[in-house]
Amino acid sequence: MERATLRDVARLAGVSVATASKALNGQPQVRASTREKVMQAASQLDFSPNTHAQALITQRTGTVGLLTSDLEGRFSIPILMGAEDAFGTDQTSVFLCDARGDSIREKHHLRALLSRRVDGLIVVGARPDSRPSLGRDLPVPVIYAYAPSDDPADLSLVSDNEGGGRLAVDHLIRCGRRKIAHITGDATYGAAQDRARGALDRLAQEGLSVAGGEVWFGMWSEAWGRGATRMLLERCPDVDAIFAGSDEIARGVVDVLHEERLDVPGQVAVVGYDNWTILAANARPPLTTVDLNLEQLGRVAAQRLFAAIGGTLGSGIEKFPGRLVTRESTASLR
Amino acid sequence: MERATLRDVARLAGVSVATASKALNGQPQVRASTREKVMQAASQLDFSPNTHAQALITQRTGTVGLLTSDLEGRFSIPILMGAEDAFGTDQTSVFLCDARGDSIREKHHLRALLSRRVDGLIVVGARPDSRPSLGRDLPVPVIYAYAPSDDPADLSLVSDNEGGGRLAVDHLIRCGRRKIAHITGDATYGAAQDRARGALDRLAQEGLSVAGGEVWFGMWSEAWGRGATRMLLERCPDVDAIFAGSDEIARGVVDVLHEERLDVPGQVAVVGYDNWTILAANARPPLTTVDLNLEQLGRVAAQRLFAAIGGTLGSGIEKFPGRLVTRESTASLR
DNA sequence: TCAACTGCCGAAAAGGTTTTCAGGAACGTA
DNA sequence: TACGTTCCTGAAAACCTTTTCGGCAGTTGA
Repeated sequence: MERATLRDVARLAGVSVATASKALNGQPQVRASTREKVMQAASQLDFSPNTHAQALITQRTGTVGLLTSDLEGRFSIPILMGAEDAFGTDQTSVFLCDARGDSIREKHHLRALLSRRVDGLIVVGARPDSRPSLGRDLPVPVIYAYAPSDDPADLSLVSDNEGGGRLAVDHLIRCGRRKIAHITGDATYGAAQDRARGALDRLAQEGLSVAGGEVWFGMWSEAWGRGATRMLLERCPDVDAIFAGSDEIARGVVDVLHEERLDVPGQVAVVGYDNWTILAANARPPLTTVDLNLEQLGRVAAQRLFAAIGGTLGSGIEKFPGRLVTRESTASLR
Repeated sequence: MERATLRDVARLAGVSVATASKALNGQPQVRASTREKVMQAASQLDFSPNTHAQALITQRTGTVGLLTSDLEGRFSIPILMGAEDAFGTDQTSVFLCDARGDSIREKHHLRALLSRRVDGLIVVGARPDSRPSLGRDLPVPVIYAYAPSDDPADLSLVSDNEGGGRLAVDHLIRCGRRKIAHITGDATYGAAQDRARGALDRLAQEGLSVAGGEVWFGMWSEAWGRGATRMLLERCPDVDAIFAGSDEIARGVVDVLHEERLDVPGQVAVVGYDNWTILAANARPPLTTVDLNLEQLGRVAAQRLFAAIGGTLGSGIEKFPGRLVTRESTASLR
């Protein structure tokens, strides 16, 4: 199937290419009847303009690069979907590049994307902690999502972990819980620290301190959730709520509570984090959890980028609030 | 940062654009010293050729479209990664488009991709069952992955579910199991039927029939895994192995076996399907399961497509074998 | 000495579109 | 009739690169 060019359309419609172009692009200086002829010719030939020729002349490609560090991870995907969604409604297409956590590969992809003259770039990190900036002298705007850039001159969109921690504890307090523990992941993750800070902050506001005497940092795994819960119960058998730093951890927590014949949420309420549906919704009971709203983050990133194309972006780190999803693992006491 | 063009490079090197082009592209008719001058000028200006101008003249864009139906789903991602990986080493970039299961949206994306003159297309389905063909008269080669096209003239790459079912049962037989049941998902899925067929086939080969008298079709959920297992145990309390149609179902199966105080794998061995790591590896005990090798499928799709660009593709449905991943939920009897 | 090569280089065309600008047609006005 | 307007249309330049082909200089062979 050979492709029709604007020349073919013009010929069929009996006009010049210039007129054909203007007719198809809705320029005003063309008679209605002429426009109609051209449109018809175009659809008859199933014409679609060659974007490369357009790009060459307009200096806009209608493409953006999405540079992710780990596709595998479940955090990139929703952001990617949000971005793809927001662009999809415009006439922008997305180049997907996965650097697999390798900075050489990342450079390579970056070069390729610039060579393709993308109009902008979204960089999605693998971990919520900050990552190296791509540099300041890039010819296109760049937005960092999820993982902020380490250069404050860049614009980063991240989720508000401190707020999320506060959200979770606030909910537990409203449920009438007073002895609230916090079991979370790797202490070297800024996200773990931030969530804990938010949690402690909200507790303090209520005049409470964390049950068990400390925040239990460990690993982002089901196994750690189990281990930490056992230790916690030993030290503080009358705990009435556990805020877990991830849904995986929460699954472990619930598991041990069952083993110990403690009713969830009757005796102990549990809140997870991430709203990883397959884990949270299939738990017994289904987990109340904090959703990161990553899709929204991706959508906003796309919008911001789009708005900034041609102009310049802001800078700094912008935080996006999470959202509490209540399921059956929490309920009011009594 | 303004971008350098070939003109700038040529000027700096003191040659014509034609010579500069030939020097950079390794054409033979240019003196070594001249080439050197050009290369140096190019790197000094950080020149990278405008791919749109190249595309215009060479009629090749070095891009492919990846049209997926549901990014959300966990099956698209590994395929996508495999494809991205295989292309990444070449100088091909991938346009990602998610149709969200909407055929209107799919048409829209298809049109956009063709307008961008992609060199080829990979269509990744959401379900393993066949999907509508994009049509025969497309100007670029198309490969269907995971979900085969309903037009036998197209080329489809899918995973071999029948072989996977055989693989699972074969393993259980080698473990000395004789009373093997099969609990699986929605009977309207071809994949469920195929896996069951493979399983029954291997059983028959051994002179066995399926424990419980029938294959338990139901839903792809943990809850169904639990329900079906209860029914199964009632009807056939001495079952010594259960092949589950998915890891989710397997989680439910294991759950009920625990409740009934049946040891896994001591008394009953369990095999899952999909190797969805978060579920399979975190189960207690970790699940032996069939991996679909989707990444490989994606890689091969990319290679095939690359090979076919310019020429033509084969047709028909090509099946890719799965791979048994053994963990602790299966072991030899005694 | 002249003809035929060989090795390098550059002018120019091509690819498909957008945009500017000049000019033709039709019309009204003096 | 001459002229100024208003509408439309089309020729041509521009975007950046690749590729063809002609030509120049120097070399070889007779």
